[in-house]
Amino acid sequence: MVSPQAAELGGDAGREPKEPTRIQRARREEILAAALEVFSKHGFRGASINRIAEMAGMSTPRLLYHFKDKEALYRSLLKSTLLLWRSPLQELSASGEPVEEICAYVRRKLSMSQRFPKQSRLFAGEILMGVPNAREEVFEPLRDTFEDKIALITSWSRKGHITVQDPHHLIYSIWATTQHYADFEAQIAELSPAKMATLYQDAEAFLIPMYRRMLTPSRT
Amino acid sequence: MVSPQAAELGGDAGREPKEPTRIQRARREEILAAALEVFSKHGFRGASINRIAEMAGMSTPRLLYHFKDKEALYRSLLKSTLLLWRSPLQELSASGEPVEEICAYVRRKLSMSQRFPKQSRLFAGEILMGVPNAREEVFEPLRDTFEDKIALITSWSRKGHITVQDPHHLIYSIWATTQHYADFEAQIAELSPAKMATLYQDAEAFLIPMYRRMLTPSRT
DNA sequence: CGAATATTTTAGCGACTGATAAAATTTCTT
DNA sequence: AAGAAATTTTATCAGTCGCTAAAATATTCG
Repeated sequence: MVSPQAAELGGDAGREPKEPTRIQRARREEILAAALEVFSKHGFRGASINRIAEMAGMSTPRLLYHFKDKEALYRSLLKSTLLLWRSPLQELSASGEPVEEICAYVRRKLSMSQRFPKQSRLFAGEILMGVPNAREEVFEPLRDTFEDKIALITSWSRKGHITVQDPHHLIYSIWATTQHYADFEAQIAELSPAKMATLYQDAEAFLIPMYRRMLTPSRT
Repeated sequence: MVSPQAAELGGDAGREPKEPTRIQRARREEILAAALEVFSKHGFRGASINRIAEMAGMSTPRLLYHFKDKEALYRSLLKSTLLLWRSPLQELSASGEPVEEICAYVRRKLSMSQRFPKQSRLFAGEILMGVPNAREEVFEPLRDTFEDKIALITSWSRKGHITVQDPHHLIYSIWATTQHYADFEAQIAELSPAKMATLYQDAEAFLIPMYRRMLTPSRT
């Protein structure tokens, strides 16, 4: 038999998930790498599993043996990307100095855009299209962390350690300004090609003082 | 004959463009409205002209009579969207008070996200995918305005009217923070649904003081 | 009106899409 | 080595894709 096993591999609703074989792990990694390439460039609907399979150096049925269908592959990729994407926020700690903690978070987030631009675009594309795939599954892991850190920033604000108009919009602005460099890279390259060499360096030199000045309570 | 005329309609490289008929104007508007809907939701590759035709209430060949092919339709939509998108920046005037001029620009840009979220997403999607369609055609109208305003901000900075680390990154940060509310609306709705009612109001209350504080020269 | 032109409908094309069945092969286990 | 299980290949499917030719209809204009 072939179909039942394939079903086990792709989905996660299977009765007995069965630990993956050495070959399965290797093939799935190859496929996911190719899938990141293609999905991040064309979006879910614009990408084809044929192309992904070709990029991974295998036939389409072979790909579909390891992932039950296109959506399962996409979801798997999206899920792991979200965990990567969440990690810088998770490190935001209550123990440090508030202004510097947030500045350090901005640096980590900016570094993620620089190191993982494709993952940034994959995620941005999914949100841009209105999250048609696995709405809950995608945001459920992020929601708790998000609310947790909102509460942390609120408590800092209440104690007067930082000046913040609205923690939600603070985080959104950090996401926006940092991810912009990965998501809109094509535009930046088109409008200011000369600045590409030191882009992330300059971005940090711009953003950190901006947030430091904004967050530091004025000593009156 | 049908094909030659159709070719004239869709493209703009035709020898004699011929002014559009009353019917042509009406149909093209209907088609463009439907195209905005579908392209902004699925991107160029993910959208199908069949769906656009269906949404516009017409058959696919009828649509293709008014636009020579899928790409011509997309380009036409993208082109008009860019003009709309450029307008708030064009209004940035050398005659006003620098800090307030930039704050007014932020308000205009934010208002664009609120009033034209689909156009924002259409444009964001194109850039996200690396601008595979009509790279020059899309950015050519924007480049001049962009460089013009960069020069204006630089001159303000030189005169000491505003504090700005880097005009390029200032504009990018404005684009990022304002467009974020349209482009990532699905994420915001998922993470802080309670804040949706007053989203753009709160965004303005957050962003304007942020840029005002950042740009206002410290009086030492 | 009637001729010329513009528009729409009908029918259908080859290419590609995601996916499956089943045979052939490789790998693992004993 | 032999049998069982996992993996891969081959062949193929129905559905949708963008697009076109040509006939039929509607509109414009002398």
